[in-house]
Amino acid sequence: MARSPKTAGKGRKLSNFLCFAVYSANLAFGRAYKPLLDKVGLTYTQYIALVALSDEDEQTVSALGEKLFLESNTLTPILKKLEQMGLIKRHRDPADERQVRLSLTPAGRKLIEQDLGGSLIEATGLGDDFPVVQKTVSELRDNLLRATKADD
Amino acid sequence: MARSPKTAGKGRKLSNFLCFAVYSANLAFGRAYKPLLDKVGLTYTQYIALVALSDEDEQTVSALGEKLFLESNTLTPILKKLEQMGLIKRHRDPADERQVRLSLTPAGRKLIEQDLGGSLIEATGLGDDFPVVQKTVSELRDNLLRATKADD
DNA sequence: GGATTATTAATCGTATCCGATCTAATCGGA
DNA sequence: TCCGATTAGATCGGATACGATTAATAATCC
Repeated sequence: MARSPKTAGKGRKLSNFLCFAVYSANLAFGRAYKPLLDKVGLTYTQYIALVALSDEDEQTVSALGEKLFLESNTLTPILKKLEQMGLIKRHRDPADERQVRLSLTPAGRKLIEQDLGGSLIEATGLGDDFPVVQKTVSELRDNLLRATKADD
Repeated sequence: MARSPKTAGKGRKLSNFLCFAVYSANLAFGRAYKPLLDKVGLTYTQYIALVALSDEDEQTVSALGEKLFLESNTLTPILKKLEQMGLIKRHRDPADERQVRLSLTPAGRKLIEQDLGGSLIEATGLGDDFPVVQKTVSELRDNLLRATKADD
């Protein structure tokens, strides 16, 4: 794993792994959001997917997958669940039957408007650094994805 | 989700969610490490667990869980797999039969010594900011966990 | 225009995560 | 000492992730 150059050598502690910091921060977010999402009966991933769908109507599964960095093997079950909950609609595109178009139902849109978890900004303890951290972590992600893609 | 105060209001795009940045950065790390870990037949989580175990001998499952922010429901299957691969040993503590003690085998230690993924530091594209990001993300995690624990 | 190739979702198997529950072992107080 | 409470792992069911494969539809090429 990516260790700080500073600590290369003997100390192979978890605290020296950036990947572990990200891994565990992700776990922490999942737990922080859980009480909020439980109220509306959604999981973390389901909510993220719903937010991504609220961005634009009639997206395809692949288009959604690009935003979430996921593919149909992961998304299909989630989307079926969201449809079953009455939050989204799924239908084959008549112009290209291979594609499935996705759109929020009024119920789905209403849920998104609630803006759950805005309150959690406080809990991050980041204050004014919030946007900076967000940007840094996003760039980290993009760099890793680029590097991974590169040596295919 | 935690949006930047700056962007509160209309724009509910994924890029405004810190949790999504962390979520997707974690996915990206998993993919970046995959080719390296495939070589030794380990998964991301299994490797993290092994690193945590290399830190100290004869840890209990709970102690390991505290480091990884995981519990026995998640760890037990992983530890059984690692034992089955001959990388760790599991045995009940004679002094307290409720506890299971964990230790690396020579094979497990040898694998850790290889220091896989040190090469990935480059791919993060962080340069000198590496330690700063690591620290920031770790603190973010700790703040979230603390805030979550607080309202139990 | 018919065969080949490519694309899009869906399906399947494996490995996490997590809440809830269970069992065995230990502890503590009357 | 005896019994209820606590603790440590393990088990189970539901929900992600992901590689590999498949089925259906579209595009392409000769």
